[in-house]
Amino acid sequence: MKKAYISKNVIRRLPRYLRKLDELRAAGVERISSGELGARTGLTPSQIRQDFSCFGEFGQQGYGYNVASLREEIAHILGMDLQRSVILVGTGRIGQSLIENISFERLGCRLMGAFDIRPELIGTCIGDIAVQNASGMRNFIREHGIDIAILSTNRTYAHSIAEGLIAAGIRAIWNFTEEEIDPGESGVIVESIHFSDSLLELSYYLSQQRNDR
Amino acid sequence: MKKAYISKNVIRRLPRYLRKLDELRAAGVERISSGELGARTGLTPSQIRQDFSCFGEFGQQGYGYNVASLREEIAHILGMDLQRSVILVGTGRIGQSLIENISFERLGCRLMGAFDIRPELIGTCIGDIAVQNASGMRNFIREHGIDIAILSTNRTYAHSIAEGLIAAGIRAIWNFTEEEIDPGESGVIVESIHFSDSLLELSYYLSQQRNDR
DNA sequence: TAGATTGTTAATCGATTAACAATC
DNA sequence: TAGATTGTTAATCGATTAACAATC
Repeated sequence: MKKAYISKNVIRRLPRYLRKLDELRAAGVERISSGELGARTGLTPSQIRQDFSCFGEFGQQGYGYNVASLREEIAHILGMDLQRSVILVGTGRIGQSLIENISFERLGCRLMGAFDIRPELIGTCIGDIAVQNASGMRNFIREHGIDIAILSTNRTYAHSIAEGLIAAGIRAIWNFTEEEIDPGESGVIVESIHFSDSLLELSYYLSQQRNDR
Repeated sequence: MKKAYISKNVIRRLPRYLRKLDELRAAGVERISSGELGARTGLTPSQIRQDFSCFGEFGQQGYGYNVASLREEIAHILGMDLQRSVILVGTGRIGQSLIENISFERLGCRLMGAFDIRPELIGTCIGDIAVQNASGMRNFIREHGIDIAILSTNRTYAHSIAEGLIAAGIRAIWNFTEEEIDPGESGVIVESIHFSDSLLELSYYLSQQRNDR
């Protein structure tokens, strides 16, 4: 029975299921039970079945789940078949490394443009796209109906540029700056990766380790 | 009253409190109540007081919390005063951008070395440290008592290198590869940043947006 | 002193786990 | 058919919120 609201915890687990299923598929495994998937992910079979049942009935009693079709169901739930258009805003080393390392196509995204304010970077290429002057960003977003902006500028500009993106009608911001981006009433989705938060968490657990000084 | 076990949710909020407190301090604010901090973070005052009370009594009735001293308490809880030693393993663009963008000193870490297997990178400089041949990594970790390895290699090598790090006695791995690193029985702490998981979460919420196709 | 705000206990809410009938 | 495993309901556990006495 499909649910209306799905909790953040469930959504956070979906990409992990997807990765595991990709692995299984690559290894030639055709079917998997919640029990085995649980053993491989460290989750309980109950939780896995609960998670899936939020979205529909993907399994078969006595059999389990078909790896390939479950994989497709999850990919669909995550919107991977919707061909999102993406721009890169801020083409410093973080931005470049993201473009280089993430296979956007595989995730259902297409990189459409890259923007910067530094004259020396404008015109240079990142992957197979040329960096444009940020002054043209607003029009570009409107004309191409850009869905997602990767925000990887210097943190000094983060807020003003985010405002500009929202005003231009962007639908989501993938934020790599240390600043907190507030979408206000716009309904824009903000997903942040705060490197230092992650390192500090690690630091905490390190100080809890038995053999710590 | 201090608690023995602190939940992951609480720990995840601490760096956010820290950032907010740094902002307040920079803005010259001396004291803050849980109510106001709640308004600024989007959390409830209750939750904030509960979180802090896991670690001790940092406030004063009728007054609230002193910004500077609360900031120091949280920094201490997070182990930011312990001067962790860090190495970079894999010096491609991600690795480089991390070194360039994260102020390790401010987070209580010191970058001690960088390693790669690609001959053309060995000897080049990242920030102010020279890239060394990965063959010397094990000894380096032992000699310098390295705490944390930033794993930013090609995903192909992720597992074998992680094994090497663990065998060499590393205490924590900050994982930027798409692979899941399993510490086994070693007690090594693994904190992963999976870029694509984050983008897929964003993609899900995008597909739930009212005005989505 | 009076007002404000904490730390903590109790109540509520939500998420995870267990159990089991349904069924492949 | 018998065994396996689902989807779902109920039970448990944990986290968040509310309430309030203590006290600055």
